[in-house]
Order: sequence, then structure tokens, then C-alpha cells
Amino acid sequence: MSNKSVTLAQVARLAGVSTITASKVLNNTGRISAATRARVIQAAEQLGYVANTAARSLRGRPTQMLGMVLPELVSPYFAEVARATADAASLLGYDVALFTTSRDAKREQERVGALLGGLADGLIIVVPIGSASFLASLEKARAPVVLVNHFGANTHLPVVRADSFEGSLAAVRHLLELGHRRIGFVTGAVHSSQASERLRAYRESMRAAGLWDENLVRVGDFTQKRGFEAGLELLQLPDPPTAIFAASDLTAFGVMDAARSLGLRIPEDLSVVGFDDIPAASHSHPTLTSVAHPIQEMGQVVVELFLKAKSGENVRDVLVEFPSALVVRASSGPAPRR
Amino acid sequence: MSNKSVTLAQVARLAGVSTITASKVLNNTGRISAATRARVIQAAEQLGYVANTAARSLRGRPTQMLGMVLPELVSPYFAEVARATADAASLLGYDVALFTTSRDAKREQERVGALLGGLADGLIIVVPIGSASFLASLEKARAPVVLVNHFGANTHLPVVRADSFEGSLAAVRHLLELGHRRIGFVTGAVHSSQASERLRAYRESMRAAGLWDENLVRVGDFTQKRGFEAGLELLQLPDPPTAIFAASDLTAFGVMDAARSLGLRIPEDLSVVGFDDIPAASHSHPTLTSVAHPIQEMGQVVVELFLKAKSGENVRDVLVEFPSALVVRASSGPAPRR
DNA sequence: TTGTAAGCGTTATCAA
DNA sequence: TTGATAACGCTTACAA
Repeated sequence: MSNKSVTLAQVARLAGVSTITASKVLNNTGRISAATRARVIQAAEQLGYVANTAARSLRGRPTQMLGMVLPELVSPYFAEVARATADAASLLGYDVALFTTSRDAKREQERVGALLGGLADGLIIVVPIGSASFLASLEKARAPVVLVNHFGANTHLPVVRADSFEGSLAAVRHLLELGHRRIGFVTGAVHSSQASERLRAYRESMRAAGLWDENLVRVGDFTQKRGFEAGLELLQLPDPPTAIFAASDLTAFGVMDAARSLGLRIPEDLSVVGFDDIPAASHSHPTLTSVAHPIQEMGQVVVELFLKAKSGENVRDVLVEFPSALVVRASSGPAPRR
Repeated sequence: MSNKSVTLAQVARLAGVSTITASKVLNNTGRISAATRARVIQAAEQLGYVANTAARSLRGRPTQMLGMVLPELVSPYFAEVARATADAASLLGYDVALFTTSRDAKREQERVGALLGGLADGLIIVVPIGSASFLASLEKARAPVVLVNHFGANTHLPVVRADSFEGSLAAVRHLLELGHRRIGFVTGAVHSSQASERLRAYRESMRAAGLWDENLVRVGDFTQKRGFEAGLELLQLPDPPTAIFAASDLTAFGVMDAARSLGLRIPEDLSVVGFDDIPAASHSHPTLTSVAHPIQEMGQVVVELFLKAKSGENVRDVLVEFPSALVVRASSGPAPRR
């Protein structure tokens, strides 16, 4: 294990040619006679030659690798974002290297630095948490940087993000139209701007309808566990909600668990709406009404923006905002009669 | 965007010192006067200097990066494996770069090649699908390679894996002890060796108990969707099972959904046992009895093995096999009386 | 069709 | 305490 690696020079020597010739063969550049080509390829295979990416990169050659930095991968939402982007990149011949930061700004910065330091041709930061000045410093980075779901500090970097506000409005409207008057809400993590948008939409809708009641709001953290706890709290109120909107699907699942543990049927006794439309939302029982981000499309646009930037196109201040859309499934139904 | 990157030479020039001196300052090597040190650091910050990882790597310096190649990240099991390994690596100052292969052998090989080509100090392949000869070629790679959950072709590479057989035996035994006689099974994906082990344990247990019935086995694919379908099929048999063992937790959730859609209570009418013990297993309602792999420990051992190999220790043919253990929760209970 | 020379950005070795 | 030299593995000119 851990031997020295085979170099191009060794391959060339074995094939009886110069390094350059070997390089040309292996990269399909320049004119090479069939005989030498065959000899070089044979030598490379025999030695198990693998080009040194670091050397290539140093020489200015693209690595065909995109770096992607995201908070974590255990949330289905981020896992899906990673997959969608990797799929889109793959179609264009790029690999995506994933790094998680555990929502640690210092780690984010380190990883970004490493990636920008010659490893990747481009960088995608999902829910960046770095300071405005840090983001500003990335504007003159060696490789293009694209931000995903960035809502914080001003930046000139291109941003691809999905709305949380309109979709949340639609979710509450949906419940109102079903006749619900007591509608609970379980928030996302407090530091998240997306969570704030979802709460804001809920609050504004409820106020506009004259139904606002602070008691119906519980603080969550996007997890199923907290959803269960918050659900229990809400459902055990003297005047419990007939519908609950949760800031994430996992949270909604927790709420559904809580309802069932109290013997409530969904949607007959309680309507539940989630957010994210993760794959599990369409497989749960009952299937979950949820607000969806167009993650596939976002991934494609992210990769397209990277390509544009790479080819010199001006992407400064570009903001692509996707709508969120309510997907009505079986977990929401008419409000029960009193 | 996409400017030239700031080089060490530029930092040095601004600070009025040689590149070497600047390098020493930034790497904390050699003796440097406080004054120069301050000047260099100041210059580096002003310019937003980031060391070029490719150049460093080329010079023989470790990149402090481990490459990890895995089939996908959407399954909670793999997401957890990635997290556990990244956590363990992080403690030792390594970053983990994640690459997904979509179970495509060619992509696996490409990514492995790129990683080994100077980008990573080590390589971790989860559920490798490459041929025996491909794996053999990795034995003399530049950087240490560790295999995770490899059950296929013989190899001399170090392997860390978790048992599926004993844990599955325990799961079936648990159900038998609860008085169940009709115990259904939903398999994992057909190509998976882990899935085969789980099925084998089920079959052997049931045969030994004289309870084997081919009709009680349904083919699954580790997903919740297929679990739901298979669950419906089993529960609508003329003589339906009173317990179902599923080859994954997601599948088990699907089975639970199916049971509920038929008005069955869990565990009163149907006991359900899963496999993987993903985080959701302890948050579902009812909580899910499941067979657990010690993923955290596995991640630690993987990183330790890498370190050993890197430091020249012989890890040829090392095989660390972890036991699987049944975690009894609320989804399994006594068999209902006829 | 093939090879020579040069350099990408960094750091280890040695000398000043 | 500081700096000159060389080298890592590769590829883009250019020349033979």
C-alpha cells in the first residue's frame, strides 16, 4: 500500500518515447502514429498509470470537479439538493465533491479555501453562513462561485434560491379554504432565514384572517423529534388546532406521530402540511401535503451559472429565484365540525 | 469573478521578503522574526491569499483530505456512514470529500482515479462494486485505500464491515419469542450482498422453526415505497403474517404505512422490525424495533485504519467485522391471539 | 510525427 | 533570521 505513484515519465520510458509524446497520447492531442500510441497505452495500462490531478491542475488544466459545501447531508432536503446538482453536473462531465460544514462558519471558510486552492473548477455554497466580507472576498476568487439558498448579507455573487414565502402563503390559504380556523405552526430552526420566511407568511396570513394566536406557534428545529414534541404541545391545548403547518416535512411527520399517539386521525381530525416535499412525503401514510422547491431545476441552473461564469460571461448580481409550490396530498382535508 | 489567484510570490513581494520566508511564516515552520511574520500575515490577508492545494500536493505535502466514494447519499444509512466518517476524520484534522457513483462501476473507477491522482491522502470506498482486478490494482495505489461493507470479491485491502446475519437472526428470534408464527419478510435490493445475508438469516431461522413459507417473502429494494406495496401484498394474504421483518428501516416504514392503511394497529395487530436503525427509527410512531450497525465506531475504525496504513503499518488482509445488534422498541409486541 | 525547454505554485534542503 | 536553488508531475508553446 501507499507506494509511490506511477508517473508519466515511467510510462514514457517503458514505451520508449518522451514524456510529451506519452502525454499527447493519453490526452488525445497532437498527431501521433498508431504504433507509438498503442505502445504508450499498453505501457500505461501495464503500470496502472493514473494522471496526477494536482500536477494537471497546477498546469492550468481544469479538474472537471465542482466543489459543493453544505451544512449537512443527513437532512433529506440537503441530500436531494446534492443529488440534483451532482446529476446536472454529471451530464456536463463534471464531478461534484461534497463537503459538509456542520454549520460551522470556520469550517465553511476552510473548505472553501481548500476547494478554491486549485482543487475545483468551481464552487457551490449551499446556505452560506460566512460573513459579508468573506463572501465579498470570493468575488475575486480563482474559480466561479455560486450561492444556493442565500438570503443573508448582500453580495454580488450569483445566487440561486427558492422562495419560502409564497409557498407558505399558499399552504395557509389551502387550510383556510378547507375551513380551518385554529391553525398551528411549528417553526424551523431559529437561525434559518428560510424558517423566518415561512413563519412570516404564516403570521401575515393568520393576522389578515383575524385568526392570529401566539399560542398556536411552537419553536421547532426542522427535526422529526421536535415536531413530535411540538405537536403534542399544540394538540393538548385546551382549544387545540384542527390543522398544523410545519416548517419542514420531517417536522410534519413528527406532528403526525404526535396526532396518532393521541388517537387522532389524519386528515379527519387533524390536517397536516409540511415543507420541502422530500421523497418520503409521497410515500408516507397518509401522503403528506407539502410545499415543494423545484430542486432538480435549481441544480441545473446552478451548474449553468457556473458554466457561464467560467466562460467569462458576467454573472455579477444575478439572482435566480424559483417559486415554491403547494403539493396537495392526503394529509389535509376539511376542518372537522365542532 | 474567476480572476487569477493570488500567489505566494505576490504576498512576499508586498511584504518585501522572499517567497520562502513568506511560506515559512504561513506554515509556521522555521524561525522568523516577529516583525517579518507580522508583515507577511498582513500582506496575505490584504491580498486574500489562499495556498494552492494542487501545488502543495505536488510538492508532497498531504492535502489533509480523505476521499470517500459511495453509491448515493439519499439513503439515510449512507448519509449516516458519511457523517460518522467525516466526524471521525475531522477530529484528526482531515476533511472528507464525498463522491457518489449512483452504483455505476465506471463512475466509481473514475472517481477513485481522480482522488488517487494527488487530490486525497486516502480513499474510502463504501460498498465497492468494482471488479476484483480493479480492487487489486488499488493495493499498490499512491494512497491508502479502505473498503467499507465489502462482501464481494477477495481482496487484500483492509475492510471494515458490519454483520447482517447475526442481527437478522436476533430479529427473527425476537419475533418468535413474542409468539409469532406467521412472520413475513421484505427483502432488500437483489444485487446487495447485505440484503442476501438478511434474507439468508430469515430463511434459516424460519426453516429451523418449521415455519418457512415462501409466500411470506416479498422482494423489496430498500425503499419505503416498495415496503408499502410489499406490506399490502403480505397483509392481504388469506393467512396474513402477524409480524413483518423488513430488510431496511425505510421499507419497514412502508410496511407500517400499509398496515395503518388497512386499519391495523402496531404492534397490537402487527409487529414490524426494520434494519439499519436510522435516526428516524427512534422518532417514528410507534418507535421502530430495528437491527443496528455501529456506524459511529465503524467510521472511527475506518479512519484509524487509514492512519495506520499511512504511517506504514501493514494493514494487508485486515478485516474488522462489527456485530449488528437488535434494538427493541415499540413496533414489536406479542403475537395477537387468533 | 516527435522532442526540447520552460514554467505552473509550493516547499525541503542547504547555504549565507 | 533569511534566501537561493531545485524539484514535485504535467502540458503549452515552439523547434526539429
